[in-house]
Amino acid sequence: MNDVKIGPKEEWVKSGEVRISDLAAELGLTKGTVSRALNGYEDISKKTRKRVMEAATKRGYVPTTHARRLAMGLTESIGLVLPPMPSQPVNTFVSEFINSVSAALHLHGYDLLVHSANSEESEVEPYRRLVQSRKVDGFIIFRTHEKDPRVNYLLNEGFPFVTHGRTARMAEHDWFDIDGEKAFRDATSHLIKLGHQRIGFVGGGREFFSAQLRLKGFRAMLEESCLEKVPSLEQPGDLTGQGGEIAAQNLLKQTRPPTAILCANDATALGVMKAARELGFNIPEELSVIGYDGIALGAYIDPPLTTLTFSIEESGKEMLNLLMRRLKNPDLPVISKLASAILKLRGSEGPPSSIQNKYMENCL
Amino acid sequence: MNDVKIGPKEEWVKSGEVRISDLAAELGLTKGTVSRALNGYEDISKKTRKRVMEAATKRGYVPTTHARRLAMGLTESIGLVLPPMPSQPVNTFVSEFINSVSAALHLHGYDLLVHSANSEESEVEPYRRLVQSRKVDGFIIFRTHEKDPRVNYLLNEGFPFVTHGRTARMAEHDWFDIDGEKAFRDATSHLIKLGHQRIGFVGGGREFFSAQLRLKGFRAMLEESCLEKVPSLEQPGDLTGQGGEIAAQNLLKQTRPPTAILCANDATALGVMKAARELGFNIPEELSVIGYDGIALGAYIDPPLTTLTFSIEESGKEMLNLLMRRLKNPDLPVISKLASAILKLRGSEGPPSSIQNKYMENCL
DNA sequence: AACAATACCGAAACCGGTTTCGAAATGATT
DNA sequence: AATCATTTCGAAACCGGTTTCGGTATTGTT
Repeated sequence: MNDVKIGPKEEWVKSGEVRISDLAAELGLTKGTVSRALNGYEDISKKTRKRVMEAATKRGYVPTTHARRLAMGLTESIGLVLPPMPSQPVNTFVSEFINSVSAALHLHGYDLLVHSANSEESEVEPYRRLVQSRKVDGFIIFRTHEKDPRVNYLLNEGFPFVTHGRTARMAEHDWFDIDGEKAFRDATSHLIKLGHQRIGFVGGGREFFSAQLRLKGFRAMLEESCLEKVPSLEQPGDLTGQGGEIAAQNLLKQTRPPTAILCANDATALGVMKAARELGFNIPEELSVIGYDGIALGAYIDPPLTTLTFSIEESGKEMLNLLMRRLKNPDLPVISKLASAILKLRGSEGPPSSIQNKYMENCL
Repeated sequence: MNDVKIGPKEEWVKSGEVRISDLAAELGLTKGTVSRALNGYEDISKKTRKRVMEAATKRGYVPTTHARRLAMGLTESIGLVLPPMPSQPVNTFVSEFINSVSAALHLHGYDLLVHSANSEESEVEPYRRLVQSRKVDGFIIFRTHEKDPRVNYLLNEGFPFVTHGRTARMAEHDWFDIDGEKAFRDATSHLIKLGHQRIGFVGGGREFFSAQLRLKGFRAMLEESCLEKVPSLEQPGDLTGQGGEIAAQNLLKQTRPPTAILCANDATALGVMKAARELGFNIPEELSVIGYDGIALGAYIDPPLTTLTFSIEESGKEMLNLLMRRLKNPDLPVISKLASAILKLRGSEGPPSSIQNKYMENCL
């Protein structure tokens, strides 16, 4: 069934061999006419249009992409530059994201060009190359920084793009983001309601804006709940498992360790759980852990990782809508979309063992 | 530092605005001459070549990709079609692979076009589209089936490609693969030496050739060690965590459950471990588990997952070498490369609790 | 039946490069 | 100085489409 059917070889069995001029000659028309017939121009009679289209499908004519693009002055493709991979690629975000974006792009007749950033050169270099060689019409950018050189470059060039994540200049470009601040307010609130009073936080590097916003949400909920902010309970991380391990050690070796730890992403959370195990902390009895990203694997570990999750597929689709809109009309006002993450309880959190329940319903 | 430097605007500050004809006019040459000067033709005097190149860099001239490709009749890009994502995209393989491939492609001046397969249409459809519209010069195919329609189609078209994984027609196309058979012989041997006599196996679907080869290696080593082949200990799977759970239940609820389980990949192994926990089996004391893939996450769970691992980056590079060779000369004989996985001991395996050591050094 | 309006298609320019071919300029040879 | 070989560049075709413009052929109007 999987075999290509073997039949009498037709002369045009090999695809991509017939040009528009061949079709034209065969039909006794000029290529201009054929082109217009195929592209739905009004000045072609129904009869010849039908004749042309039938011949086209019969001969398997498909216009050569580059010729079309050259003539029309567009590329019909958008670029996505992979950031240099961290040493620990625990995250399936990238592949899921690419999948969703490329699927959505297809519906618009666009291609996805994936480039990878060489870690030795500047972060904007790949973008510059793609812009200058006119390989793409626009960009999808993710993992934004607060001050993002890629954003600066593209804004300066007036080149269309959408970001996944906000930036300092978010008022000047379209963006899509998950409301990490709200997500971490929710998660923090959940822990507080369980009775936790000393809650640790393991963040991402300062270069990741989204991680900063998550920290902000954490702090805001602490303050709202009249819990004091303890600087030693806020540990920096790097969004990797290893970073999580180190941060967890710093937290759990303190004289008064936290009873719960919020992590800027799931990879970090996994590192935290590993370090906690090694230091003899039972999860969730002695330590609650909550992550962010909703990676599928989190459901298979012991205990299953409670996490903040969102639809990557939806993210991709939404971003594409924004980008397509911009490509159609570059002068439209900037718009943005903020989606929310939901807290997926799976078992790595619970009430603290020693319920010194000084939890106060209302602060003042 | 991240800010784009603001200076007196030069007239060519916007990239991509200067064409070859502009350069030619400015230099008092024809565009043909400029083109030849830039492309290192021998019939250009050193003096004018220098003049041209300086003007080009000064004005930031970069040839328009599509025009070049049209004129030269090549696309300088290769295609990679993402298979429809299983419901559980536990694998970071894809993103790592894409990263490695696209990095390697860059060195050759090629672009990577990523398409996604629509699950409703035939598997070959995306390939057909890319071939017919002449968007790519070749393909990278992964997750091959024994009878692979994509391979059949491309062979029939005479279109260049390399597969990651073997197929029934592997003698007719270039391929790269990990020696999964040997890998599973090694893993099985390791378990036998530890004293295991009842070893379970959770495979992938019949559609994945590589999973079949892993099963083959498992069986071969059993036979070599004079252990009887117990059909009920070989469970089918689907390379997902969920599949692993179900298979593990089938294995562990038997009257004489296995003391070790080999899994066709890590996602399956995670599912197996989850089911084992829920059925009260301690790992590794009462049940050894070994996976395949070497996903980074495996190091963070408890116990850390012993697995068969290989370098995805190397895989990508090797495949590209094969593909580039083929593109340069389509008539070269088919070649292939078989790399080996190594057994990474991390802790999810050990000697069986009841060492009924009937292990025999030599069979006969 | 004469004329205007419309439908339909051919011709040609164009997109931005590459490459072949031939001619002019230069240098070498005798 | 005349001839020949080389160097160096211009002219033009070409890649495979799209789009504008203008000219017939057809239809409609009176």
